[in-house]
Amino acid sequence: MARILITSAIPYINGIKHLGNLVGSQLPADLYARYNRARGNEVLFLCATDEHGTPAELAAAKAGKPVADYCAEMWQVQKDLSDGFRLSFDMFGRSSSPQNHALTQHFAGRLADAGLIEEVSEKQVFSNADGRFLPDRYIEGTCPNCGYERARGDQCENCTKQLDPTDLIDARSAISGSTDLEVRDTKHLYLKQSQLRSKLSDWIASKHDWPILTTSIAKKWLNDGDGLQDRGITRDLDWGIPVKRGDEDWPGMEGKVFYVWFDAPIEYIASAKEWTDAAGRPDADWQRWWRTDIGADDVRYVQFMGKDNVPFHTLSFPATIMGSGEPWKLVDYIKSFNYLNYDGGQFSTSQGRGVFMDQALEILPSDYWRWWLLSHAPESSDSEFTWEAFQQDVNKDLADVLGNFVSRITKFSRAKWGEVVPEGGEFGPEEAALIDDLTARVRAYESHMEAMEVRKSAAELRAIWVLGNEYLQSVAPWTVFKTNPHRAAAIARLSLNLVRLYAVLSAPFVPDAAVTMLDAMNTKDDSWPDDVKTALSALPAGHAFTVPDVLFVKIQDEDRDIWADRFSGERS
RNA sequence: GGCGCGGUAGCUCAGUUGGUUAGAGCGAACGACUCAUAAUCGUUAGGUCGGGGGUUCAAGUCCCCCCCACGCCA
Repeated sequence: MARILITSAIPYINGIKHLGNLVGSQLPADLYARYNRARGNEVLFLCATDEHGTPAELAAAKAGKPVADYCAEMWQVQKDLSDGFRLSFDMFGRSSSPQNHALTQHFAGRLADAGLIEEVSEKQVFSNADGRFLPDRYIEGTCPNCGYERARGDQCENCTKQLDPTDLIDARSAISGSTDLEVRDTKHLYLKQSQLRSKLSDWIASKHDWPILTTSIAKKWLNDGDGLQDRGITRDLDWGIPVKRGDEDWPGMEGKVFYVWFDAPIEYIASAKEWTDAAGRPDADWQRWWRTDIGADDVRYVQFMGKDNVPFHTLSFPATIMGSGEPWKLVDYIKSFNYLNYDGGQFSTSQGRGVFMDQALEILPSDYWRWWLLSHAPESSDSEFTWEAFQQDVNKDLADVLGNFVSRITKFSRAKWGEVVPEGGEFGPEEAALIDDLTARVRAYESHMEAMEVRKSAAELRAIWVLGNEYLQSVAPWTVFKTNPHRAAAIARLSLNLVRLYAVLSAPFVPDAAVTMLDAMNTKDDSWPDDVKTALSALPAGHAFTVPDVLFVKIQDEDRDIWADRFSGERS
């Protein structure tokens, strides 16, 4: 039995994520986690909210709440939504947890001991009205280059010129609008990533099986210009993890916190401790997943993320781990995704464009979204959501091919023999051929799932569903019944077993429908079909079943039009 | 401007290290069936593989140039 550690990129606390975010990390990670559990592997699947940083502070202020309260509320909102989408995290933690505080401070201490932390004095803009230092992007003013009046302190959106906040004419706070700004000296810690460049480079070079999208982004950051740059890991903010050197205070760093990019990935580890702490279990139980010196050496660690997160996961977080000099588990495989577009443009959180997780669940069950999003996952390039395609694909795949198969065979059997698996009759060459075809396709499905080829897995699963309809169509039990009821019984018996088989195979994609199918077949046997022929005899003659409600109600044109219209603009 | 990923049937996409008449699903047309969610199954039509050069006995698949879309960075 293999042991597999899976993490999904952790969503930022601020606001509800859209379907593009969902399909870019959490959903495929869940697919992989569910599949591996079904295969009998030991899985630890972790996710969390990323809670620190200025955007969270501003959103809390806008909501008129203390930032800690705001984050606690938004964590619950996101937790409920991930439950709604049936994301099967073992732990959905918080980067603001005490566990992450301690671990982040521990890593900083180790890095300092290793000589990889440098104190740098720099000048930063302080807003007297806001009572705080302002990150570059929260300073606005007139661009000295083109005269654009709403240029940001890091860059002018109009002429794209790279700016320093002090370049701006009539600079003002983007938060309060105040022009009462002054430049102050402040001291920050930098992680000397440049010293780890060759080590990181060797490590990346050894990853021959990683997607090109992943390694090319990493190599670019390692090699472009002067190579990997040192990065600041602290900020002058209130909301965050206080800067400490392990358990010790850090002289000169009082009142400062770690920068969000530094503490967020450490939460991958901390969430495992949150997981065992919540259950009152000892540290050894999570450390066996993360410490290669105490049990994690046989763990395979897979990360899922959108392409925008690749630099942090290939370089920054590994730099933290390598630099610590401690035997933490490094990632073995990174599965990265492109973007899902919405009806001719991008999904946008800031503009409220597209469909968001809460809205999606308001209009349809999660299985519909899971199936469509996963079967169209943006793996090789960006892909696009349109309501027409969504309606067409979901109706055809889920309602007509899978749902209708379950419906036709259960209703036919009930009409002829009652709600019980019929006995009698012999299997012939048609059944042998079906089992051969199924075996080949199930093996292909397994290999695609193991390779995290999401779209190919979906296509293979669909082909497996089609085999059932083809079989029924060719052996036509409704005709055979008239002359040879025993033979028809054998066909029905096999087909009812197919329903159970489909439930097991489909569960990673459509978990709710899988439960409905198993319940209808009146069984708890969800064992994986290592041998298809054996699996198709799980429900013996005489076993009672029920006819389930329609598994997937079709999306009507009127609904589609209403939704397309409702989600055509910005979120209100 | 640099870099990256793409540009294959109306649509969404597969096409391994170059090798027989370029594939799948959807959509379309026609046919079969009637158990079923007006579902299913079968057959057929449809592409000069973005454009132009080149290497090769042979290129969607390698090399060069160009065009288009998207993204990242500066």
